[in-house]
Amino acid sequence: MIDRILSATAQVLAEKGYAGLSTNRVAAAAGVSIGSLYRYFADKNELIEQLRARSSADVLADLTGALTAAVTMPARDGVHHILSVLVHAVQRHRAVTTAMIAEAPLGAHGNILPEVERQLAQMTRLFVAVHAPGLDPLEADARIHLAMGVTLNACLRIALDPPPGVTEDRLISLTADLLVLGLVPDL
Amino acid sequence: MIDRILSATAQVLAEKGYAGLSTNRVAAAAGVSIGSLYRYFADKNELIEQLRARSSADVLADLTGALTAAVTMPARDGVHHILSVLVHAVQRHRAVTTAMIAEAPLGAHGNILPEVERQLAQMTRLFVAVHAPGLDPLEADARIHLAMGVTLNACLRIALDPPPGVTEDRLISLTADLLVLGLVPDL
Amino acid sequence: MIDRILSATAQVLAEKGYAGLSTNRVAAAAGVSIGSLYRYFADKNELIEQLRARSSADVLADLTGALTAAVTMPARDGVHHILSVLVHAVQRHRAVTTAMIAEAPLGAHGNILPEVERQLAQMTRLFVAVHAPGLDPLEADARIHLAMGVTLNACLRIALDPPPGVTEDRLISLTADLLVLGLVPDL
Amino acid sequence: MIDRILSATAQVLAEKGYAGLSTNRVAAAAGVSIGSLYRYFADKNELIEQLRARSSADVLADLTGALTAAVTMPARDGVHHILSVLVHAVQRHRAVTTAMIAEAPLGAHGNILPEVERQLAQMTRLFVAVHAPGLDPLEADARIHLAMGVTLNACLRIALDPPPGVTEDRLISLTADLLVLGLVPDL
DNA sequence: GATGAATGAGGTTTCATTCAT
DNA sequence: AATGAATGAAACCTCATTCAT
Repeated sequence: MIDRILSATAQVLAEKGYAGLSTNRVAAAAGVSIGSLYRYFADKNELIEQLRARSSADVLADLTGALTAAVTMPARDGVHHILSVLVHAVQRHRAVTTAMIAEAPLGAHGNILPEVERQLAQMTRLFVAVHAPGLDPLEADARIHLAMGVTLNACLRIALDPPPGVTEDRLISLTADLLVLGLVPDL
Repeated sequence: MIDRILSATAQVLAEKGYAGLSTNRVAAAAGVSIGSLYRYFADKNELIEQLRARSSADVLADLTGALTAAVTMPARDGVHHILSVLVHAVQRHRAVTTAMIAEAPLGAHGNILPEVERQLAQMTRLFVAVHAPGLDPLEADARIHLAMGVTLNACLRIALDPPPGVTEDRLISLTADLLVLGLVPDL
Repeated sequence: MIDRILSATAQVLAEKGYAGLSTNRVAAAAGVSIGSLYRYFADKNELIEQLRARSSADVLADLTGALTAAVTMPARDGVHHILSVLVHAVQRHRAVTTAMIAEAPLGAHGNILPEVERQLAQMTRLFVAVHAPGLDPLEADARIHLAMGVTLNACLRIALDPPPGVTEDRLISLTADLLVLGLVPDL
Repeated sequence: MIDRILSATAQVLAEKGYAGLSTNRVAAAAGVSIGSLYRYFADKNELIEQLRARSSADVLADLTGALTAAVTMPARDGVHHILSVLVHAVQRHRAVTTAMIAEAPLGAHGNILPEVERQLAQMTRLFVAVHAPGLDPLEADARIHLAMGVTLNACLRIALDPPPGVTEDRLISLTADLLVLGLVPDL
């Protein structure tokens, strides 16, 4: 039932946008009474939050796999792989991601994929520690913060609003180059 | 009158957030009747859209100045200058920008600063043409699209959600390095 | 408009009881849109509170007159007069009083007629000071507190739930006797 | 089971107040399914009514004892004893009584303690017949009706909302004096 | 008997928008 | 042009009650 309602939420989000997302509409779309919806979700916020969490968890699962695989690759290839996986994960959740990023009042729900950013940042810190051990920690943090922004933003752009005439892979490659250069300039 | 209403809109946005932005509240804050508000703005959407446009235009004015000045500088310095100006412009409009980015359903109003991105992209195309004349046009467009994402996202992050422990200037420098490297790798 | 809504509230209260008092019902009974109701009353509570206040003020007006008149009468006659006026005032507001006393969650709105009790208590304190100057103040307060209960309770019983076979006037007389005896035992 | 549910009702009433009293909450507090609650009580009203009846019966038991004891006492002492017992009984049921008097729509459930009033009235009639045999029956009824109001009201006031600075016993004494005077003026 | 998931009418409240003045 | 009282659709949410298991 919870799943049915969450899926209905995603569907309403896709069809009517965030502004058109009402609990009644969701209940109707789920073929469930409004009372039942409130049996499983304390309020509208929790509904949205859980949808976000579900998408986040799903993307996170992919990311974890990609990170594991990336460890054994040359740096640039690893970054490319991770980006590629992220782009596809975002595309798979296009409906939710679009609505949540492009339409939801972000302030209300924090960043869309905070867990993803956190995990990615952690892994990146490790990567930097290994490949550029001499880097000042503060400096490293600054670069990582920057890199996180670049990564997530690029993935979203590539997945949801790609420029015409270029392959997705080329865009990912460019981004990977940029990240490796930016993170470990002396490589 | 239009200006008074738009300023009131910005003020309400700053004080009550996007969720607290109601046409009646705006009219009251502007010292204008709600009827008058609807004489000048077809509906709430238009009100928001025009506020966005006004902020965008304001930032654009700064940007144009920065671009003009940047032309005569060494590439990296020019990029740094532009970023710096953008960061401060965003900070100056913090209230509106925050509310619009962090709270407004962006989908309803397109990107926050589309004119800024367009102008920046145009200028960047010129820059690339000069400094890397051999670059394939499609390839150039891909890089520029990527760079636009990096630039705007970085400026917003630096202006609105900076990481602790690093100076703003260091962040801008890092971003400038990244952009120059990414755009004209052979420099 | 405020008056129309308050009167409609009283009417709904009389017809449907406190439990049946909904803002929508009140608006409909007043021939007013629900939006208008909320223009004049912040919420349901304020609506009820203002109705109570209005009835209270009305009763209070009568009471003030009765107190003034009572001053020049012999004690027992004065008390009788006051009781009589109160009984009739309550009867005049039967609908509201009944609903508010018998049905409203009193806790939500304090005592029904706090202003009436306060004014009556004040006057009584004066009366006691004059007629029984030797009485210990604490003792006097206890008697007054008791007398207030007796007075209001008796008035409500006489007005709203009189026993059969006895005239209202007889009941009032009995109550007056009781009060005088109880308040100033040495008279 | 019935008892468990009624006790849970009292507990919820004490903790959440009348407005917070929902059948689901009661069932949960009783550790019973909502379905079971509805097997034993036709609807919410019956639940409340039976709780009232239970409290009433409990107070009644005390009252009966007090009346028996009072028979052998001098009039004033007997009245004092009865009042004292009532005050303490009300205090013992403070939670329920408060919620029912101060919050419940009384109209929905009649007077809080009708059985108590009835028994007390009966006993009082007897008392009056003995101590003032010459009194006209109608006149007697009027006095008794009045006395019932005074008695119950005073007990509630003393038990639940006593004035500061006076002992409970003093208040009871005053009330007893008043009642004896009022009922049998020629004593 | 017991369960508790499911129902849905109905409650309070907000707010974009209109229109008579 | 300006006003602002009035509107009413629609949002979120509660809770008494039912009924298949």
